[in-house]
Amino acid sequence: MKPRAKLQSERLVDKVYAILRAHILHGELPPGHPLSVPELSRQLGVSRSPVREAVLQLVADGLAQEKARKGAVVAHFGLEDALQILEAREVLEVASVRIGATRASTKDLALLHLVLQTQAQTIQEGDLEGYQATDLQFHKLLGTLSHNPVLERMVGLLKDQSHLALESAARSLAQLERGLHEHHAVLAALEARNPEQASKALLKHFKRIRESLESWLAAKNEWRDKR
Amino acid sequence: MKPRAKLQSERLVDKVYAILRAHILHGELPPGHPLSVPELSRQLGVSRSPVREAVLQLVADGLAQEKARKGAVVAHFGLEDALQILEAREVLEVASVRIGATRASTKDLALLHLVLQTQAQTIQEGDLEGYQATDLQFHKLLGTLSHNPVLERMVGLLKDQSHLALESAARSLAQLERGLHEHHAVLAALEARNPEQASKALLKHFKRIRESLESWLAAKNEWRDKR
DNA sequence: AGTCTACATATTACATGTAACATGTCAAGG
DNA sequence: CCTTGACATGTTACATGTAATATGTAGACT
Repeated sequence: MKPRAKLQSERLVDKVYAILRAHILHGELPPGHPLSVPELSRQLGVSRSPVREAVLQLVADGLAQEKARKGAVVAHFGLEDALQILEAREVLEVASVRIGATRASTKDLALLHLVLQTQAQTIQEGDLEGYQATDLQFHKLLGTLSHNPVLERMVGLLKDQSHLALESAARSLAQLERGLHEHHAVLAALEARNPEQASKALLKHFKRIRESLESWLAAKNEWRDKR
Repeated sequence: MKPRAKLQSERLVDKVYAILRAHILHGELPPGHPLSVPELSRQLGVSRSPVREAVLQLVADGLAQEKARKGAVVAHFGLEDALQILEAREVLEVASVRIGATRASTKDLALLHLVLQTQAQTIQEGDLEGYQATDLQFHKLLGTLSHNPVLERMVGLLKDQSHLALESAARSLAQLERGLHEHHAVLAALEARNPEQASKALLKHFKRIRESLESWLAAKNEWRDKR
């Protein structure tokens, strides 16, 4: 028997990557912010090598962008980009759900239930941070339903990018409830093992997100133009 | 006006990456072959840093796999993996084609035509290498039809992985012709701007690839078991 | 023979060195 | 005032150094 599982990756690169990813997704490192390797290496107290590799990982995963000869910055997406990411997410998640409707285990569905339960709590408590965390979990879980690690990975990466691209588009409480409701609709269809209904439900979810993004952006631009 | 365009990336990392990728896809670096950083740096006459980064890129793009503390090896996929990659490709390419049927420019379609024309030649000349090159081009072009760089990138990466996973599954000349025919069917539907027909045609293509893979694998295993 | 240990070798993972290059500042000159 | 250019600063991209670790092999022991 194995004495103890090695839970941590132990590798500095992975720790640095995890830290940077968390900071980016939580907004402490805002879009466009430069990811200076020497700077970060000083702040984190490690040499430049692992930092360099972690930054490259972020670029490969779409959370940072490289400007030739000027290093990487936290990815900043425009409306165009956001819509493209959403389109890709829609394609992949709908496929995952359609496949998952027949392939998912009851345990998979139980997990989804659990997440939606805690999501309901976050809404009651007005905990936006918490809501977004459960949203992340829910959509990444949709990726696992296909039991296809290739699809799963891409769903996960895109959900992260999406989080950045939407600038955590501050949604009203009403919208959060709407989101939870739509999540439930997807789960219900999955439990009925109905691929068509499930993908329809998820499509509706994405349609609303897209519309909400566009109107939010429109409002923002209008406000900007007024000054 | 700019004096001259900088065609080459100029960066050693990119050159090394391109070389390694080519060697992997052409089979000179077979699946499972170790990608020793010092070794490669000696062979290529560059220091270890750019090699290291290129190898990491390969891992991120799914053409190599990391064994903790033992470095990376050229990715080697089993039947399971191959089917999962094909499933993901099907999802993404069908979506690209469905979207592209209405969004693609006539120039996009002209390019597809051109590729299929040269693909026909390769068959006449019995040029397997050439066929696979045009196959790569055709499927990557399908990714561009959506005019969505996110989808496009994933289609490209998966096609490369697929090439590895199928071990360039040596297809008979008859199968190549079958493939070309199916490609033409997709293109015809695209020119008719018919999303449903186009995705149907592409689905048929994938169905055959999958079946052909499975029967080939079955034959291979049977042969192996006999010894 | 078969197993085990010690040693030699090679590699990873991280650290550090450095030339080329980009950017900002500031003062001289139009 | 605006431009120009030398200088200072900071960064990237590549090169090299090094401790810990994994692997292969030969020889000792059972």
